[in-house]
Amino acid sequence: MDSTATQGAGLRERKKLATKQALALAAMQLAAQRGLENVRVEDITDAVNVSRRTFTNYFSCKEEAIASLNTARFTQAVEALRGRPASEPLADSLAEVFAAEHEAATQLGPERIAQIRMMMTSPALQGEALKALVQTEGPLAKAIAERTGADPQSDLRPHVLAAAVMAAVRAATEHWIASDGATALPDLIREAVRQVA
Amino acid sequence: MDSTATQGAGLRERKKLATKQALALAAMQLAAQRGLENVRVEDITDAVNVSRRTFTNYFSCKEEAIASLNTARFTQAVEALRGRPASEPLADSLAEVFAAEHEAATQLGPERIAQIRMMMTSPALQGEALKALVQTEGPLAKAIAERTGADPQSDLRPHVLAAAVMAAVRAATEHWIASDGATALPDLIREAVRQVA
DNA sequence: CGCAATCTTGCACAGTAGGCAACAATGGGT
DNA sequence: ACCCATTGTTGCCTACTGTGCAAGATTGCG
Repeated sequence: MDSTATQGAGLRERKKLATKQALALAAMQLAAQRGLENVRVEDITDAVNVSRRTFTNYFSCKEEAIASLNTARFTQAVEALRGRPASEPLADSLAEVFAAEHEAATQLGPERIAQIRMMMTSPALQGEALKALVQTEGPLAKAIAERTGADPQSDLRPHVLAAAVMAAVRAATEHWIASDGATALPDLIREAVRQVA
Repeated sequence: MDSTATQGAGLRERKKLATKQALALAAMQLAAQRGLENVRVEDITDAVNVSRRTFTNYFSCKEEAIASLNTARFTQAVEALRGRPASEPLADSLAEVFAAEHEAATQLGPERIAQIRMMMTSPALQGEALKALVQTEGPLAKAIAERTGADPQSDLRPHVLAAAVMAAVRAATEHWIASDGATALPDLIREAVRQVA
């Protein structure tokens, strides 16, 4: 399909990733334009030209497919944290990393905003979105522990901080949605993260 | 049925509450003993002697029914916060209220612990449990704002603090489950909440 | 007592989750 | 270059779920 594609592992792995991502993306787009309840998984699989059964091999429901996009984005943010200079205060690193992460997201136009709003509003999606958020707490805690030199096994402080940071990001996003963009989202996130870090 | 029952509003309201609670309780018990996936909603309604259709009038799925028990408990904790002396530092109030809340829970024996473990472990329940947690952030933020004298509309600090506290409680509980009860849960919660408050 | 409001129930039906087995694609060893 | 073990994909089938709708039962109030 694309000879210059992501040179991951074997062709097998790349193909899997590709269809998985395609499914997630199609799910999001369809849900954003016609509303989540008007999208059957068959609609999603039709858009990607795979069988309905294949969808269930990757995701247990449409909500999970959509939320998986968030997982990916947050994982990326955690990796960015590792790239930060160790000399920088931890609170600043965290604030900047997550602010930057959402900066890119909101600049991509109003359709992206509609997607975020849908994620926070639709009850069915909310649960899955939260699960996605919580999943990234583990890696984030690990990254934090590496910087502070704590033992992630016995010390619960990295975990608490990680959970609090993710919660702060979510609270800021909710406030931003509720206030309809009165303040820029990255600024809100910086402020919220600094409050807990 | 019970003339000395909870003197809420009318009989109508009390009956509704009763069946709703009975359904939630039955769902939890059945799930705890045979595993969530081996419980059909019909099993739950059979245990309470109502129709399957009535169940869906109250909950959209079994997971939500089970998680509703948490909602109730957390709401109670928030109310307890209002009963705390205003002179006490906010961090202490929060730590004590949530520690006390879980103290009662764990002293009720190992079956209760199994239930908590199930809540955190089962992916299907996790999402609903998180939604329940997030739902109580609103009231908690309001209660916090009343004590600090902030405006919950414009100021996002109460919301961030509320979200962080709930996240801390969850992180502490997860740590407690993972470490298999090495430290007492209330102590862990106090420590975690103090860290963010 | 009787009427209005509302809760419960049964029915119908589209949609979903997941086990199973056949089929196809991949990749490593020779 | 070929073959085989591994692993992804598909179709089929079935139990279960979520929800609209309308009839029946219960409650509350005048």
